[in-house]
Amino acid sequence: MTAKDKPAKAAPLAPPLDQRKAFILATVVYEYVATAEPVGSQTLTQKYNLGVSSATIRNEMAELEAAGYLVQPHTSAGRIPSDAGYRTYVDRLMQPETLTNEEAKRIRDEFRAASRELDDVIEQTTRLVGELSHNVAFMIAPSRETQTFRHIQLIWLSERTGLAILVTSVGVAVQTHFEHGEQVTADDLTRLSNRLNVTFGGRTMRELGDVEVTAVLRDAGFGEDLARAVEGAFRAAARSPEPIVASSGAQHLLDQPEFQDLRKLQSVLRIIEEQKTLYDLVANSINDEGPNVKIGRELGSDEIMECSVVTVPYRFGDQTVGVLAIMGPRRMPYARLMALASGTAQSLNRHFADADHR
Amino acid sequence: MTAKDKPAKAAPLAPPLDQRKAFILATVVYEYVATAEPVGSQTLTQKYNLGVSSATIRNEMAELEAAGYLVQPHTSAGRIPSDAGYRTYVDRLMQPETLTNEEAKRIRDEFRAASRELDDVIEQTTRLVGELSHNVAFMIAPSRETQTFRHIQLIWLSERTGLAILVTSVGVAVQTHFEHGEQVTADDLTRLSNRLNVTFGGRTMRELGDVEVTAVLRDAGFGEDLARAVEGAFRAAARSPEPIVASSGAQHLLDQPEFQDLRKLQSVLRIIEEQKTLYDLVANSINDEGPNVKIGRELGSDEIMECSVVTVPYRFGDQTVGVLAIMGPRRMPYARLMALASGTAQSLNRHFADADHR
DNA sequence: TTTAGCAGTCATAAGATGGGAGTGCCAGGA
DNA sequence: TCCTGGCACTCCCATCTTATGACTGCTAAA
Repeated sequence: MTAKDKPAKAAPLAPPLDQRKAFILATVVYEYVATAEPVGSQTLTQKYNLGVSSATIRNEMAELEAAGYLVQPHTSAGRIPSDAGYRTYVDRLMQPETLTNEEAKRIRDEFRAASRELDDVIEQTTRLVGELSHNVAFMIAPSRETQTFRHIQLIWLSERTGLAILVTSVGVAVQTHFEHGEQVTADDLTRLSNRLNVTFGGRTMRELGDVEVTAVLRDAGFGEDLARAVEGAFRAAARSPEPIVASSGAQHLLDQPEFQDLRKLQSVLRIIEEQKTLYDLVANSINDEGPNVKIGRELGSDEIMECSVVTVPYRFGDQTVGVLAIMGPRRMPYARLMALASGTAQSLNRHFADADHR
Repeated sequence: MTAKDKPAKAAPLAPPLDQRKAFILATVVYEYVATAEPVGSQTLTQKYNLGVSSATIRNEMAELEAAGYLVQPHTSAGRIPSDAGYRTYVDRLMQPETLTNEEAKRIRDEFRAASRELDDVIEQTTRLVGELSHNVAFMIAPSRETQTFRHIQLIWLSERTGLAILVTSVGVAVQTHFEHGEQVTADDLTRLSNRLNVTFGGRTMRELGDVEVTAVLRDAGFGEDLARAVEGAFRAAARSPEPIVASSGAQHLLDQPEFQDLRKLQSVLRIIEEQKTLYDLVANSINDEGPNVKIGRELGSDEIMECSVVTVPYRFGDQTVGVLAIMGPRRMPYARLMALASGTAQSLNRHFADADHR
């Protein structure tokens, strides 16, 4: 039918959107995000000033559907945006938003009172964003592999054991217990620490995972046992077990009509708890310049194709080290969440920059 | 409330339970836990060998209801256990269970491969128990206040800043960044560390939060600035922000019929994310000898009166330091979960005992 | 004390019905 | 060529009704 009308144009999924179509698409997204109800032609003419009749809107909407921007849940329902519809909206149609003064103040206050320790900051930021966004917030913490080695301190704890504290470029201390020979003294450990600091300072943790620490130390006159223990400590510290991800706000999902279906809810909850999938989802975003959005199937996982994710990288000093993300239903207020993510990330960057005079 | 456990029994709700009534109550609990359906008199006579007719069971059940052990969701439904019914079942009627060989092996293997660092172990244990129990597992980590001070190491990081690493009796390292005066050298910090170790070794962290470190250090000839910074570090380390609680397995709640109601589910999810309530719930259990159960309203919170919690304390060395807990619907397999909690706690104790030759 | 039988209760599931929101299409008008 | 009013049609959804069946408590007899 209408399919025959347009086939040539409709094929590549990016037919030109004249101004009226663009406005209609944007309005449908806006209205659907606000109400969670499929949007009909009459609703549009009544609530928005379009200057044409509902019949005209119907025709336009039919074309927008044929072009892949809208879909109809069932024959006699209104339209809802498709992934492509949201995508076009986000990339080209929506009005960027900025944080309200209130929100900006809240974020500022929160960071002013925040701890200086990385783990705490991540935990707290996640909580803050979960709360403000009313969606699920999560963060990828700096991966150890990309950090550089800054300092190691071997601490004598008892006659048999010691603790290695390794400080990286982002100020994180990784602790590893180790055993040493019985004749080792606290002084030995201090000398050894100094030696290690001189030799390896500035290297990336990735390199240190492979380095032959044992040989180096043996040459410097330290016992074989101790050297091997220290090498173990290095290895353990370098190999980040998995990038830490905190998350907060899962409860908000229940407020969304799209998750009244318990199966959908459960698959999303599982993904959140697993963490690994979350990580894969947004790991790439660390290379982005600013905020980014992934919509529905773009996430590449059937289990969360009902969701969208807003990501924004954050920095420590001048190195980008992690990602802040907000996940929610596809029907999310993109402009607002992008503003929130960006704003928070900026505060976070500043917070870490302040800390970076370390 | 029932905090004192036993008086509730003595009061109005404890008519003598003859053997047959006891058996019926136990069977109702067993059947209801298995099927999630109210249990009727006919079901009982058909599936269990009671030797009497359903009419007799009906009479008995009516009396059990009058005595407060059973309740009827509505007139023409079967019976389900009340809090008191579950309580009696757990205290006096149920058959204790032991772990299956398979489960025991799984737990053993998991701990064999486990890290030696406290945080990791807690995370991993929570995950394991959440998975095996098909319920929500969570843990209270050792509170810093009760730990004793073991070692502090001040590390020189840059001309203005240093890192204080404080090791406690349970082997946890707390890190705090601090600023020091410009003329301070790494050697100064080492000397200062030694001084602090000698002076404060063995004290509890609680004491250290109040101790006048500044004065002590000034007397020993260290600069005012540095002394104050170190005092700040001490304070920060002593004041545990809140006892860490990891949790895992929230997704399993969705499988339970009692949480099909989204409001109930949401209040439980919120409690889990808040953590504070969870903490209050089980903090007392740290003084228990073995596994313990809190049922429904005994938890003291309306929001989770649909839930029960199994708790068991765990040790580090010879000190009890935390609690492992499993939360689920009141209709939970108590004997199994108690076995699982106990078994895991034992493995955990052993794991930490091994580590305690530190 | 137990049991069979019976009348009564009530949640639940399964049709039946009507309303309403929304569509596509067409023919006439600018 | 584009827009619009009108109309027939589709189909979801809320509401109501009805039937079913799993229970119960009670009574009277064994």
